[in-house]
Amino acid sequence: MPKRRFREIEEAARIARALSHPVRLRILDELREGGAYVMHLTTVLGRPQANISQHLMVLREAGLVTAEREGMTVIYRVRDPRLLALVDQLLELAESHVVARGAEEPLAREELPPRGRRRRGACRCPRCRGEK
Amino acid sequence: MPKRRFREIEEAARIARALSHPVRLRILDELREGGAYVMHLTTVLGRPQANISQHLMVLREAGLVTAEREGMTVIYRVRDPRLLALVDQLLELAESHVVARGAEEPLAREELPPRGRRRRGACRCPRCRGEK
DNA sequence: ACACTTTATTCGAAAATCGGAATAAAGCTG
DNA sequence: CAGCTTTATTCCGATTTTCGAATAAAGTGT
Repeated sequence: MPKRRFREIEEAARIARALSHPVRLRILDELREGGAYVMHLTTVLGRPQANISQHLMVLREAGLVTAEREGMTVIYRVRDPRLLALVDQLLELAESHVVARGAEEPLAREELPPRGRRRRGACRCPRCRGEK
Repeated sequence: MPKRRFREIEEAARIARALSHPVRLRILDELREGGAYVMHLTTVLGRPQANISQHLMVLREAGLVTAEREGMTVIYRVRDPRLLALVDQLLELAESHVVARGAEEPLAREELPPRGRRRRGACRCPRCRGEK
């Protein structure tokens, strides 16, 4: 191991911290192709807008995403595609952890997929209206 | 995007949280080849033993490392080699972040490499004495 | 200007994390 | 057994995270 420099390690820890919340991972997952509007994220993830904005701030401050104003709306994008590869590896590792210990506890209520037939993507952001 | 399952995402977040501290990343880095004894970690990382043990507990509870008793000593190993690949990607991403914004603040005192000529690995763990 | 939409920020409380200090626990040696 | 070495755990205070609620800010349309 080539003796990593300290600053890199601290930065790596900051990145990992930004990734250490389920909502933020889901946000990054939604940003995969072409980014997403804030409104879209609140709809798809089913969480209050303020909360989504807070999590987006964390991702922004970690330098992982960019925010671009488009009139009234704001579109967020992943800054470096390598981040998505990283998230993929993280999810793969997580998958083997999960299957390794089988289906144990019954999944927190809060994180269950939203009820009802609210189709994924049924929000009013420009993307979902087919405007862009 | 193949609609990740929630449990995986929560597990991924837990893993990321375990990775979100510089000392823990350095520990994993030290475990790369053949694992390491706790004593070795405290020597190389220059931190109090209790603190190292606490961080090791976090890594254990996240399922990232194993602890194996060998008489008086305990050797820690990375459970899944894919974790090291993940850490590598994390460090690479961190490196571009660091070089991107140049050398700014002068690196916290606490994280500076240890003073003096205490050679890396000059501890009394079985490995460093050439016993194993 | 006013109303409306979309997003960001601030505030406060509950919870989690972190680290030092002290202590416990487990194994070895004599 | 007493003493030593190595590692784990507990306690506690300080800091940080997280989230809801409320509010601010920025842009659009009338």
